[in-house]
Amino acid sequence: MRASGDLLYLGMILPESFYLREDVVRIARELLGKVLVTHIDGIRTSATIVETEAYGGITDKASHAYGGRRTNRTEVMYSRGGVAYVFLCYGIHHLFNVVTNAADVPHAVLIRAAEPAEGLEAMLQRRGKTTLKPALTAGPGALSAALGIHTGLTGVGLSGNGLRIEDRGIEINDADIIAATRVGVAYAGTDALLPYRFYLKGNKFVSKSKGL
DNA sequence: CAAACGATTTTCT
DNA sequence: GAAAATCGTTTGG
Repeated sequence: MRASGDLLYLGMILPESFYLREDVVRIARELLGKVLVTHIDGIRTSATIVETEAYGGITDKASHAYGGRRTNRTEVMYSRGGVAYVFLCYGIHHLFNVVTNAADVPHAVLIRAAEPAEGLEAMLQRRGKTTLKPALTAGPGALSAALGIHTGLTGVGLSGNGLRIEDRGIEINDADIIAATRVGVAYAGTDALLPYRFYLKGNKFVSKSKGL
């Protein structure tokens, strides 16, 4: 790799073209094995993505942008792909999404779980834990808390110093990818049945959900 | 302006 | 297994 200024890149930052593609389901699947890196409060933490969910915009009843809904909260989903959409759920949890596709197409991928890579100490501290267990980053709320992600990062680009997603050459075999239904979207009717959730088979950091 | 409700996690029984 | 925690967003009056 190479050093640029004082910043050492351990992996290639995903190019904007990765996010601008039309197939949000494919993007969700391809985000498995990529590394989410944050640099917050001077602390660098990172984790390898092991579970994602695709949200198909205006035609997807499970999406916040279903029917073309445009509100203050969902506005960022209409941005050009490659930025973060972080929203507060149940008043407690910050859920991190990747906005994809061209401007005005509100596609997004929810990052549901990841395996800790760097900055384990900081992640444990942020989560009030002392030992590394899957619960540290298994689940969208837990993952965000561990990496220091919060709603203030909404709209922030995914190729910057503070927040980015890297490709570190981790290869994922199709045979190791499980497709399933999304979690917590029963209200979406038939759209809740779509196989829009992807996770790595046998990985201990995949969230333990009832959905499947 | 009031009220209901989550793309969840943790804790208690 | 059930229920609480907790608050911004959205919707209805």
